[in-house]
Amino acid sequence: MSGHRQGGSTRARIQEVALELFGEQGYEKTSLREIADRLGVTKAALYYYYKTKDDIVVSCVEDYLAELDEVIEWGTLQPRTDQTRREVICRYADVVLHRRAAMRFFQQNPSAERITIGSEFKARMATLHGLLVDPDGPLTQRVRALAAIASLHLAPAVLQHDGYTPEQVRDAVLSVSQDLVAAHHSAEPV
Amino acid sequence: MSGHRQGGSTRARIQEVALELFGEQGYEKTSLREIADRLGVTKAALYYYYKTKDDIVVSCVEDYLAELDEVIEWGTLQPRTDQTRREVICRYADVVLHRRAAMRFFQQNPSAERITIGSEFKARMATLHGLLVDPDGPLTQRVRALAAIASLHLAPAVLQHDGYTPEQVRDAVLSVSQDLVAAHHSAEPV
DNA sequence: GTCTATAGGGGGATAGAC
DNA sequence: GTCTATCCCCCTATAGAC
Repeated sequence: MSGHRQGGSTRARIQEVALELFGEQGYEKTSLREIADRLGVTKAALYYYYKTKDDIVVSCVEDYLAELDEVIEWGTLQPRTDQTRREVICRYADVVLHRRAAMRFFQQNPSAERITIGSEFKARMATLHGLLVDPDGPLTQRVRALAAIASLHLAPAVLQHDGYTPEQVRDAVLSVSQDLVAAHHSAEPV
Repeated sequence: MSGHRQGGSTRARIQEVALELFGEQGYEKTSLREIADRLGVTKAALYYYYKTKDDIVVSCVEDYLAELDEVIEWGTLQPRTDQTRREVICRYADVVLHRRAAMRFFQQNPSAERITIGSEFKARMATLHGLLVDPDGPLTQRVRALAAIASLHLAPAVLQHDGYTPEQVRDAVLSVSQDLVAAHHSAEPV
């Protein structure tokens, strides 16, 4: 019954719009004025919900990081088998495809390290990568795991607009990524 | 014999420092004052060599784009064989490893699209990707080519600091990338 | 070629009215 | 909760002296 049209909290709408703009234009390039304008409020209103611009971005991605942590925790508790790695890829794919806006933010803002939150993302990626390789495995295995993660990050954004359905893209990138983390190589087959 | 210590043109030194800072902190976050300070000159001096901040970044990456175009042109003139694709990967790897600073810039500034130059990079990547897949090939092939390119971009930055030599990283990423663009799959072997 | 000085604008953030 | 008004800072870019 208050002035605004939406029962949904303003706080959530700020997150939504901010994450979208940060993903489109980059964090530095996006001003609080742009966010406020798109919401139909003033800059000052944002400061009722968040102390700083950084606080906004942190609140936007913390849910995503929590989901990511679940995948990592699960993977850590499993035996280090190929089957586990395939399943880790699958679960991480679900997170990536579910939290598209957050993923886009991290892709568009690699120097988010300076916003504190980026270094957390980087650390998660390192842990995830560690789950997909053997501690004393060859360098090519590390590269393949890197390629698998990168594919999950990039493929949906790059290939979605080529006339494929989200499901087709999902299946293809899953297939390729799982292939990359399985312990086979073209040379010297068992 | 003039005031500064270096015979090398100031113009080149600006490019060097600017590209380094743009790669470390991002384009938006880096001010002309930082660049000038690191060079030991004032902001105004930069404007003697470049009309705008955008001009600086364009001049920084145009050589890289030219090298990239050579690879693409060569690839376009070759028959569409696996051997050609392996060679394209190899040549592109040389460019990427040779122009580390420029690569880092594009990785750190995805929203450089707004600086005009980023969309050129994006277009080159699309063309390069097109050289590595069959026009009517399966989606998995497109994903694999994407993974190959992404590996070349990321692996040197991510794995260099793990105690491997640049040559080891180069060989490993080349091996994996070439594997990804060759027309074999684990399922249904010929 | 490089400087000082400054214009002109936009940014994040705060105070206090309503 | 949201507003108006404002502070202070730093930015890009320019003008003109040296």
